[in-house]
Amino acid sequence: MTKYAKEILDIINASSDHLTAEEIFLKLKKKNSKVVLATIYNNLNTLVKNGAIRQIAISGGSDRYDKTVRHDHMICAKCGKISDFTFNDLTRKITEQSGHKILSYDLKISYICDDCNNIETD
Amino acid sequence: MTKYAKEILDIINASSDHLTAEEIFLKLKKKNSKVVLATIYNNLNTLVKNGAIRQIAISGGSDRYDKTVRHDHMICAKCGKISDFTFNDLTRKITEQSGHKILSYDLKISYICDDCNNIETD
DNA sequence: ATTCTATTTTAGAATTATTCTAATTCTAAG
DNA sequence: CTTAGAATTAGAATAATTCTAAAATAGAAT
Repeated sequence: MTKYAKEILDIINASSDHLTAEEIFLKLKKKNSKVVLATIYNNLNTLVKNGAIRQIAISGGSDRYDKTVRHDHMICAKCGKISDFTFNDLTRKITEQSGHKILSYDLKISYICDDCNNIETD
Repeated sequence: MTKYAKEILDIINASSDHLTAEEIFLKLKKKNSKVVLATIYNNLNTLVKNGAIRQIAISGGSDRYDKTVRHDHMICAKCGKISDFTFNDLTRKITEQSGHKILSYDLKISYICDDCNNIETD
């Protein structure tokens, strides 16, 4: 694992957010002022390929990068905020029902977060 | 519902694929040669907002648009092919466990499809 | 039928996210 | 130290989507 790959992995594992490549870039830049966005993308792609991190696609926005420890996501349909939520692990049942070995799965739940619900009541 | 919104909805409902905006544009162009890609995007966004269709974000590719009839997706990690797969409806359990009213959810399963598994055995 | 207003569509520029290419730098082995 | 392969850089290129303003359209009101 290269220097930057390690640093990027550490940033993702240390964060409780769901970081974009740009956000990771800015964090890394504080330590290594010379690093460049393409390096972030290169390393993120490698890390995803190796299964060291998770990539979450979001309609109308940048991809997010996340830890691999099993959990799911709730995304507010109004403000876009992403929160973690750990639902039952479905791996075994999906494998049984689909008849395929599954590599991973991604469960995204769309809802209206409390903040947005309150604003609405104005 | 406007003329184009209706036609786009019909295309999506008639298709068993997971169409991109571009693909819908090309299909619609055969009938209405004057239509423009921005119109497709405008209408797709409205249809998604109204809950008439589903939008599926894919890392490293265009969004796909799909019928709303409940089903999940299996995506081959090698070739990117998307197939439908209907797993149990999780809505009730997620609602109970999360304590939130949920609008919808999106379950994407990553696996290696049979075609890609066979190629690999060469 | 004509006018008016709001909505939809169009055209194409602009923006954003991401990848690509080629040059440069780094690293570790010989 | 030299060299080969890998990683990083710089910035151009590409792809997807949105934005803006103008034009066309539809339907209501006259």
